[in-house]
Amino acid sequence: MTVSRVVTKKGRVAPKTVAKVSRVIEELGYVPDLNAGGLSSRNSGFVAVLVPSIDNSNFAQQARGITDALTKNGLQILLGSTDFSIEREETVLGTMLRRRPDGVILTGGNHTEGSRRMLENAGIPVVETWDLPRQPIDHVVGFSNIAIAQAMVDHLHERGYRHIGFIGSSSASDTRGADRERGFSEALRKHALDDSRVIRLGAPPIPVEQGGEAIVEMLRRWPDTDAVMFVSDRTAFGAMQECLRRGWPVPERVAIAGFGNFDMARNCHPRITTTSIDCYEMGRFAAERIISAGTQLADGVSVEPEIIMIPYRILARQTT
Amino acid sequence: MTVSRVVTKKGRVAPKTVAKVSRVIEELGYVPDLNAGGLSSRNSGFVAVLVPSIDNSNFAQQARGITDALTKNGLQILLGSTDFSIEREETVLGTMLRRRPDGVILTGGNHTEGSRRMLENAGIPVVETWDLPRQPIDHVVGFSNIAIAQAMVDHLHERGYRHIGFIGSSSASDTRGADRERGFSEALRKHALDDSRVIRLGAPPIPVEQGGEAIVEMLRRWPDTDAVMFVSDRTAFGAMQECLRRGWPVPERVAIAGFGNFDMARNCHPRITTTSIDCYEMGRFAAERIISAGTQLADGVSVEPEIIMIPYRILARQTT
DNA sequence: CTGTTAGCGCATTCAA
DNA sequence: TTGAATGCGCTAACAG
Repeated sequence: MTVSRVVTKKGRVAPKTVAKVSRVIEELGYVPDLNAGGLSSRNSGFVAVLVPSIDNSNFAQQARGITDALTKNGLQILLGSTDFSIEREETVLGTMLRRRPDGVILTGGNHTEGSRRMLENAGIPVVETWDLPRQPIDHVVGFSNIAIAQAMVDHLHERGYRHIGFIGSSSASDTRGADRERGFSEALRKHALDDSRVIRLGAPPIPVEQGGEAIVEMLRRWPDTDAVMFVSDRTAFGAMQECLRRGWPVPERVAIAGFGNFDMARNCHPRITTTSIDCYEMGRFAAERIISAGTQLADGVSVEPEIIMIPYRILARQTT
Repeated sequence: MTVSRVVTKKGRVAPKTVAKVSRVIEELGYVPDLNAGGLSSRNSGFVAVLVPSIDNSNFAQQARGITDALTKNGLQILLGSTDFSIEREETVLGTMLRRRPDGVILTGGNHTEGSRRMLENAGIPVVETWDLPRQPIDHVVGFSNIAIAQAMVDHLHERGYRHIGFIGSSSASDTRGADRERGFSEALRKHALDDSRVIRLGAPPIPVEQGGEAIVEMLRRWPDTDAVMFVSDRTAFGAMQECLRRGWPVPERVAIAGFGNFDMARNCHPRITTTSIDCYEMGRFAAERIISAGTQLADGVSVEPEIIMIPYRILARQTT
């Protein structure tokens, strides 16, 4: 027990004893076993994090924010990717729950019944991110994909564009993409404009080059299109490069707007107008929600689910 | 014990009993505790993976390859990032070893003494990736950063370029970048060309925009430079976009070559010549090395350290 | 401030 | 094919 106290820095130990124990720990190269510790103390020190894809700067930044906040509190991240599928999410979640995480951070507000049941049974804090679910499981740290898309349409409208198209994903697999499309439509109708120019490219992640093919198709079907919104900067980037290749001036022939403020959109020429949300902060807030809910639970306090809104910005740049 | 046999599918259980146990498991919503299982069986089911940055398509792909291979074998990934620092690597490694991983996958061949000692004491299989260390800790799944840079110089030479510069990172923190610079110099001297045109941009990750600033500086200091090699596609991309912005035709004014075959380099216009190694496969191989070493150890067989070379390719595209 | 007892949830080992 | 005893390494709870 004395060694345990020294290692975990919990409880009082005489400085002399601390020194002695520390010396022996050093001599022996002793490494405490957190799994065993967790078994005993009934908290594993893990937080499970599920993102659609790890190979995506936005989600990677979010994971960084989560990791930084967790590390400060002696917790570790258990990271898994769902490949943008709620069925895979259920599988991965099931695997992770065997690790008895102290909390779970999910992406989006759309989950299988199975996932919801497992989380219910687990009885641990849950945070949904990247969305504002109508029926939150527990806590939410997110934003409205509908509102953000509407804001982008307003920006385009303000810039004088009146024949606006949307290039997105197929909606079944990707509710966040579907919400952005919905925001697009609603905003256009608000402005009494035609909202029928929509091309859906299948399930994410959409390859960059498909953005190029899609804008060609868009301008073929609706030649008077003067602006196109994309579900992601990646597709917007692919589209703009294809325009360059074909000698179509951007934004003169067609304006382009993306989503997510990726490196490629920020640094290419011309720079792509996009939306920005602070993914790192979203991750940090989500992790902090888990941590404070955890300590409240440990103190026997009942925890009120919270909804934290992450602000977004429209970054008006050269392509609009 | 019978339940344990049903859950782990190890050992014989009568079909009737399996059915009965499975039904009760379902009814109860029982979730096995892998941490407790690992404590008992003395293998945690974790493999620790340390990458310089999670927000990097190459490392993310590698992590995907690792995860896929591990999942097939019932193992889980414990992912950590070192921020391109071997001191951070030591810290993160120390934290992860408290989880008693069954193996460790590292990036690069440069590690602190402390890290090497910890791994020694842990007595588990280790794989170093992304490099060919002179003194491997254990197994290696990598490639020569020197050779790959030399191959790129050869390509540029073949294309007729004779005044070639290199824009890289500051060498102390990034031995892989330093190796690429070394390959650059050696190859130039082999061709009896000047190897003094080098700009170093500090520790990775280098912001994309710095590539743009650096190429401007390069052409100011050495105006007759006709080709520039970059330590990464990200900087190469930033440089090319800056050229576009300034109306410098690429490759006519200056040729550009990158490293890593990132999305942005593959899809921009003109497409950037780069090198490609299959990071997903590198990850898969590394994980499989851990797995087979693990089973060999379990069988009491002694494991010979292996060195697996990952092939690389020069992707000659429009910027050279 | 330090130490004892007990048990966390499993799998190994051995017995039936 | 099933089950009983035991212990993995740690910490909660309590005693001294």
